[in-house]
Amino acid sequence: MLFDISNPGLRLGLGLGLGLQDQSQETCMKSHEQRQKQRQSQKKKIADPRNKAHPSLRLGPPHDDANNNHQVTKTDSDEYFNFHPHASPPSSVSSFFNSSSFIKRERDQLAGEELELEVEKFPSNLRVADLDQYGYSKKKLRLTKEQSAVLEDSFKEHSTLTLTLKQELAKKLNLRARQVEVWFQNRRARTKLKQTEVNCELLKKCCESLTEENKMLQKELEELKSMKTALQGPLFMQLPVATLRICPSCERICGGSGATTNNGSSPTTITTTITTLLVDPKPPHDHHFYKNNYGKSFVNTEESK
DNA sequence: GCAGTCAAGCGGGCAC
DNA sequence: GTGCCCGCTTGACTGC
Repeated sequence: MLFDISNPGLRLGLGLGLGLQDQSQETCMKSHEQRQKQRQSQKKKIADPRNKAHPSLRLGPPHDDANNNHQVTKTDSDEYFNFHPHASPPSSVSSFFNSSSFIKRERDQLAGEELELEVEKFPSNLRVADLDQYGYSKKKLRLTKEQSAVLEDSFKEHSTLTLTLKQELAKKLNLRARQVEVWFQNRRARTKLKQTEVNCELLKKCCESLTEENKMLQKELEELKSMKTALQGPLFMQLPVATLRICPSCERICGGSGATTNNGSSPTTITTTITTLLVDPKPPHDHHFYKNNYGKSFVNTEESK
């Protein structure tokens, strides 16, 4: 039985000796559920001490879809890396063992990319740390700058992969199709995360702006309230009459000299205007009314429409 | 030592 | 049923 370990540089397949023939073909036909069941049964098998009896290991090179078909023994690894200077050490070996995910995803098998690693050479409880003694590095894959650049360029053109493009990139970069696929998935996730952060910043700024505006409006409200109080109290009587006038458009009292109405008739009496102001305390529709007193605290409602 | 980055695994959902 | 994508997570690696 063959298991593929995701590894661009060194392909490991685990032969678990489950008595199944041509698993890669067979697995193609299995559903997720079936595959999961298979995984679990395979895990059980691995954990079974009886399977420790004949550990064996065989390493294969990265046989990307087009040209990596031969298998090498683990002693070939150095030669392999010499031959493939960009090849990375078995990146997924650690995850593979540490997470107990002894079963390579069938997806890779579907792509016909499985590598063979006959697990019989390993004890069933093998851990990453133990791999060194078998001559395996537990280093993680890092794509080279060249590989990343090509993938980035491709991503800029299309953020999603077509089958053809995936295979082309895999061949070009000496990676497996699955690795190209994963890179695009992670790249999309990073893009989305960045966008989320940008949106978050925008919302923060918006929130701050609204808070500030709210403060200003609260302040203006307080000022209006205090002004209203002043007009009701004795202080009002001390205001110079000349500073009060009627707004021409709304016929309400305002500060400033002169007193006219919007229709040119005689000025409204202060008492009636005050009554109007108190009964209908809504702010004047045209804020030029208070502009001189409060500056830009008031927005001209005519302009803001 | 620790936080950040990134390749990769896993499970679930969806479209065909 | 299959393949693809996404969200979440893990673990190796890196820079401080």
